[in-house]
Amino acid sequence: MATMQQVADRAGVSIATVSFVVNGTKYVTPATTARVTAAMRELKFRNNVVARALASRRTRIIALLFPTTGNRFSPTTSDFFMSAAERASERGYHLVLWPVDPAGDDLDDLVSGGLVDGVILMEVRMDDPRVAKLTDLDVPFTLIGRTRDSSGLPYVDIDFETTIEDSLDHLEDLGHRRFGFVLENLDDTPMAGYAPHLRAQSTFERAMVDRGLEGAVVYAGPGSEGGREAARELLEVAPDVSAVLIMKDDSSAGLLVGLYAAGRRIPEDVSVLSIASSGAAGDQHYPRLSTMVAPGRELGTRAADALIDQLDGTSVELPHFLLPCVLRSAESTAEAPTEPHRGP
Amino acid sequence: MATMQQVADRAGVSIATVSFVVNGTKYVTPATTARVTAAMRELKFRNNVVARALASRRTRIIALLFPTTGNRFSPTTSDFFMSAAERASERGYHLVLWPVDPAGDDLDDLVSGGLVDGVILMEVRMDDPRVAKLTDLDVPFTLIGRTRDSSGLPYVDIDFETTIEDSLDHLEDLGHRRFGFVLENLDDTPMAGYAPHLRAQSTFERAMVDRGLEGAVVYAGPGSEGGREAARELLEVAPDVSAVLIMKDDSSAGLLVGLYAAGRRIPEDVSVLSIASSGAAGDQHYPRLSTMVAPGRELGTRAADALIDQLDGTSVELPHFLLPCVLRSAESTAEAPTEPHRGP
DNA sequence: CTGAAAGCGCTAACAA
DNA sequence: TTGTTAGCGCTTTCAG
Repeated sequence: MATMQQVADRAGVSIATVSFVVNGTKYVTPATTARVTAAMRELKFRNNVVARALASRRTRIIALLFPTTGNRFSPTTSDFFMSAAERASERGYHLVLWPVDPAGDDLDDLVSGGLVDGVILMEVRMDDPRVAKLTDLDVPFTLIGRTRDSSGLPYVDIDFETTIEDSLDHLEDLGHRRFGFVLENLDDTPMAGYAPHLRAQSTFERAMVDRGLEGAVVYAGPGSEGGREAARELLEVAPDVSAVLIMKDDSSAGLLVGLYAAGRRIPEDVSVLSIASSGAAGDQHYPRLSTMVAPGRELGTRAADALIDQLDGTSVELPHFLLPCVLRSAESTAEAPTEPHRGP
Repeated sequence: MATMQQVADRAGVSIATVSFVVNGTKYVTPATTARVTAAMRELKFRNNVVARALASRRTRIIALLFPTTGNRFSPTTSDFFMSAAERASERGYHLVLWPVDPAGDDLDDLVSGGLVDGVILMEVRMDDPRVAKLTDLDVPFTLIGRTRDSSGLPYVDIDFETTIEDSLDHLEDLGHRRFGFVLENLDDTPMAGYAPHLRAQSTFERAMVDRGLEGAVVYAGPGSEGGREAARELLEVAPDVSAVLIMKDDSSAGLLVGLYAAGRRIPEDVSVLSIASSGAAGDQHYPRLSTMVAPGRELGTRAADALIDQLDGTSVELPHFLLPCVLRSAESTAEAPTEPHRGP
């Protein structure tokens, strides 16, 4: 791997000149530029990222922080990552996904010495210790999500409040009055205080009161089994429930089955709506599960932009961007079967 | 952020001594060690990763390369990532997920200057241009997957050959003789030559001949719709098919529906087995879809170990590790409903 | 056991 | 327009 000095020698110029043409930092005559580029070609020169980082204090690398909680990636998480990476790349940055423990203890290694120019936080909790860390580490960051009070922080997030209200509007229009809400209980886990759940739940509860409706919240355990159990519980506390929101993809299949096992037909007796999920996840059910689809790609792009604006000094205003999920309702298709499929 | 020199001054020692205690590179008197550590504490010293990388040519960072093809993460991919990251962390490394285009053009930036000590490749194609790149970039790497001839390369992979044979054994035991195989056609995409599909398909085809069975292969388009269409096609070319393997998670729901729509009951008339998928994915169907579960976590761990062994010089032998998927068959539960659930 | 000093490869004043 | 040069913060011989 050739060094810049070697290129300089080969081209008969100084190392500074090479640096200028490599980075476009200063004007260089077309003639010398050509000689330099030729030399770079011949020597297969590759700019040493580490050396550059040390000298310039910039790496043009940003990190998307992913909590190492053993959870798999949701489709929405994938969307954040892929779209943010794409946008970063368009703007001349590299985006990497960096696993950090939820407490943010390994944040120091990552950030110290400017290995990355900035970070995007996701899976944000109401009182997220990582934002404090990041703040006193003095590294630029942006949230996908919001802490309890994010007014002073740059963020983009799903508008859970609107999403829930929209969901209820939709279901009320369909004539529903008794609601259930199924989600995960993260207390006693490292992800306790996970903001989306808390916001959605409190919006749901407030809305029930405001609208004079009846609402029951139940927590589901892991997987399909958890969903099934949740159905059982829900029907126990609210036997006449006619619409249920579920914010837990891995349990939605179980929920449907549980409701069905209890004699409820869907959607004739009970409507089910999956919150902040993805179209693909809804498609995994048959008939398709109605879904409030999370705007993952849009948010990922926005987050990358927000961070890079901050890094490049493009924009000074604090980005506060909220986007609700949009309804993708199950359409009843003509060829709908009347019995369930079974595994072999 | 305090520098090493500042710590040295504060502790009344030389910068070299500080370096020695920080890295444990050389023996230092307990007394001075104490003074140095104290100084580090007081000054909140954080070793500058970039500077260290430049001086030592090591970052203790490894990258898992993820192709930027717009695909979402499969559960198996998540498993690779999470388990490899975990293992890396245990061994004192950081593992980051790095998006690179399938051609491997942006590999240079990543690797030049030793930003990462080594890389793990995934989603490997039969003739993967990235391994050539990596080879002449002279960076240590390990594959999760195999190229056409991987005999000289370190790899860990799913044993697709055994997986398919095992699947067929299982289904033959159940009395099946006429098979279908549904997968994706990646020709004309950047992922053309994707090894898992090719290996699975050719094993399937060879096995059909060897075993004197009838087998039909059909390609499915994207999503549920693709699965449904595939069912249609399959029943057209092989109306008497009684067992179908599918290696395409996002279409399995559609496949089931398509079979059902054509009057086939599952599993009474047709058995369906999902290949190299995850238990969680199988659970999304009701009743649960039988699945050959990919050993994602095991492979991720192994891949990290293989690479780090190489980096640390712990082991010299070329790792060639193959693990088949294991059957997780759908169990018929008592409370199985007799009609399908529907979305609202 | 500790210190001095020469880099690692590049950037960015400052000169010329 | 191009060259000189002093760092960036740390590692690592080599002396002592």
